[in-house]
Amino acid sequence: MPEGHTIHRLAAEYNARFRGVVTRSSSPQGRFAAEAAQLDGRVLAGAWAYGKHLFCDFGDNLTVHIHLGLLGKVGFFSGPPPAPVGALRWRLTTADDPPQCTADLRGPTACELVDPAQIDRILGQLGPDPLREDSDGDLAWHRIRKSRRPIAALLMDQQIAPGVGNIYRAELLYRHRLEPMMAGQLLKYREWQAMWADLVDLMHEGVRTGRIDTVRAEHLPEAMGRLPRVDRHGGEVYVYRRAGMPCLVCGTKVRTTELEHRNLFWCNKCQNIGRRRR
DNA sequence: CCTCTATGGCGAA
DNA sequence: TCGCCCTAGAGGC
Repeated sequence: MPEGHTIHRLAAEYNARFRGVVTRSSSPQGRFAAEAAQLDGRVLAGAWAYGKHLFCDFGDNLTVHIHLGLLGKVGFFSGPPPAPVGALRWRLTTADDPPQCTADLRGPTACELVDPAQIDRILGQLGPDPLREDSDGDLAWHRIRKSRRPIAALLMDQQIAPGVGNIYRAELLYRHRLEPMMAGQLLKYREWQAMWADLVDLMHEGVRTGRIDTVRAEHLPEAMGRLPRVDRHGGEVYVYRRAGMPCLVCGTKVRTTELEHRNLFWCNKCQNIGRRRR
């Protein structure tokens, strides 16, 4: 369940449960065993997120870098944790016995110990994170404005707007009535300013609620207001994973195609305002 | 039971 | 552009 808002929530959760506390680390699955042994008994100095990357800092230049990828998950427990089941990469617990708090990491694309130089390298590949206070949307704009790639592809590019994933991508394009295949270089600066501000708002709301809700009832026609639109991820969306269903605003069937290995969803009527495609 | 899917990203060709 | 890596839950038979 990993778009940027999820990762920022995870960082907050790790901090709430483990910051400043002596911890135990293990890797029941074995693939993080040597590293877990090194971390065992250490105090978590702090967890933080940038885009979809999560960092757990244990001091002494020992930081766990986690990227959940498509399949990764973190589950938290209060009180005695369940016996490890399945492929449990990293279990972090408080050092009391039985542990008061547990965080179980499964299925990540990346779970590795990194030093400051490696952290710099990772951050160096990322654009401005809409969820970070100091982020400047104009940095993303400079890449978008000169690119011939489709805006739908650019939004998924972590060098442009890290933390944005397939849901925010589809919903942002819908909310701004943009044809997904339109080349980035055709986007207007004013349009991007509005998109960036919207993204910052939407993602902060995502951090607060743990969901991606993009539908605003006041934008819906009366008749469409009560159609079911809650996706499995728990949020209310206009087009994401709604292929073949009627657009909430105009009733046209939502379309889907594959773009760079990912499913893209859009309403060809609402998002085709006669702009040149490429 | 089996098959499909998923909010991601890498590296080879 | 392709294949591949990571895992669990949903749905079909």
